[in-house]
Amino acid sequence: MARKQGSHSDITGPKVRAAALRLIARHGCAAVSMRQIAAEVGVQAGALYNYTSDKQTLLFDLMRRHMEKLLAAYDETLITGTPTEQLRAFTLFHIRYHLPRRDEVFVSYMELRNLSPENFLVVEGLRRNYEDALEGILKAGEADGSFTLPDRKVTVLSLIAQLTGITNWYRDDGRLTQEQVEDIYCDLVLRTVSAPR
Amino acid sequence: MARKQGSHSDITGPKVRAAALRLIARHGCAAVSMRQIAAEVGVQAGALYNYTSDKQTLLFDLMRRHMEKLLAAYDETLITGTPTEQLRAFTLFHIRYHLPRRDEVFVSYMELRNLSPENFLVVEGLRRNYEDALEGILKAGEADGSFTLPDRKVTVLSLIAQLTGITNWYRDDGRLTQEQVEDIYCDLVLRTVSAPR
DNA sequence: GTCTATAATCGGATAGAC
DNA sequence: GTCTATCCGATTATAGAC
Repeated sequence: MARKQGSHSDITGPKVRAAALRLIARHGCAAVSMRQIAAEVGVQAGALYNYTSDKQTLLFDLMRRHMEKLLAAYDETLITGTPTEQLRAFTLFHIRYHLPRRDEVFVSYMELRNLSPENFLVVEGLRRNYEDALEGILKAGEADGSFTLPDRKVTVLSLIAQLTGITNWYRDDGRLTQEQVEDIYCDLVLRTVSAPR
Repeated sequence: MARKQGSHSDITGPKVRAAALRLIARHGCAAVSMRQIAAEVGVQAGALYNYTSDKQTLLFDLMRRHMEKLLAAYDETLITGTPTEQLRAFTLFHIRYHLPRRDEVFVSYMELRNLSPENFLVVEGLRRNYEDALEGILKAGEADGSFTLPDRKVTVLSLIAQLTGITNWYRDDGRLTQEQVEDIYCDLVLRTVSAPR
């Protein structure tokens, strides 16, 4: 079990981010020490500085990577058809992407306040891109008469809050399967964009 | 400006909680030191321990008080009429109570993970009481046919996430007044409980 | 009730050996 | 690339004077 010295750049880098993400999601950035992260990875604290210039940058990397991977995954998802079909596809994508990534979701939202102003703007910009994607779908639906909205931008924020909130309570061994939750939210989302009778 | 020694129990206690709330909301519990809180109040760090046995208890007090005051305020609010009228009253109450208390909302949600297991159960129980109030309204609406819901409990969580999310983006000097936001959300909430055409 | 002083520990980050 | 050792400052909480 003795740990050898040597080169493990390719594997240690991801392990550092994984450990940091898990610990920060659990306890908060300020509550987690570099020593704890190092222990989780299986190295000494000093070794972490081969992978990040400091703790702030490590946190920023976690958040920036999460948002960039989210946007990349969204771009690879086919969102086609009528606005109603697109909105349903967006809803399913959002749930399926976020539910297995609760630590990323929690950290990316919760630790925004601990970013430097420049880093905050970067993450904020990426988040805005994602909101714009949903806004585009709503706009198309308003244009062709599929959707009637009280306010498009507020509806975007409301829908995302509603959907992301699932990560706070869903349990694999809970009352509902993920598929059932998806169906319920597709229903709720479509109601939101339909004018009341 | 010299600060005198003396008795200020009645006034210092609330000042400690106010300072702690503001700082913890801004930076997170672990990132805020007792010295910073004391400095904000205008006393030395040691004096804080006349008002709390330790940092954990101070945090817990903030969260418990917030939830208890929320429930007390809700109990004093007249929620009457048809289920639709009750749901509208709940929506307005929720927005109007939470929007001026963003620090409380943020801390009570964000710092749950930093509570001891016993303290967590207390806060969780209070939060549950509030959710039950909304569930009661939805149940009444289902019973008399006003509402049609895919799943009552999921709808409760979805509505609260949707409404509480307002605290993350609303700005007094923004595009919309609070009154306009209230109208928009009353509309969105009522759509959620109405079966699609 | 508040102050000053202090105990005991832990924090981020760096230097140099291997 | 990792380790050990270390600098130096900050942390919570307590003790005793006033």
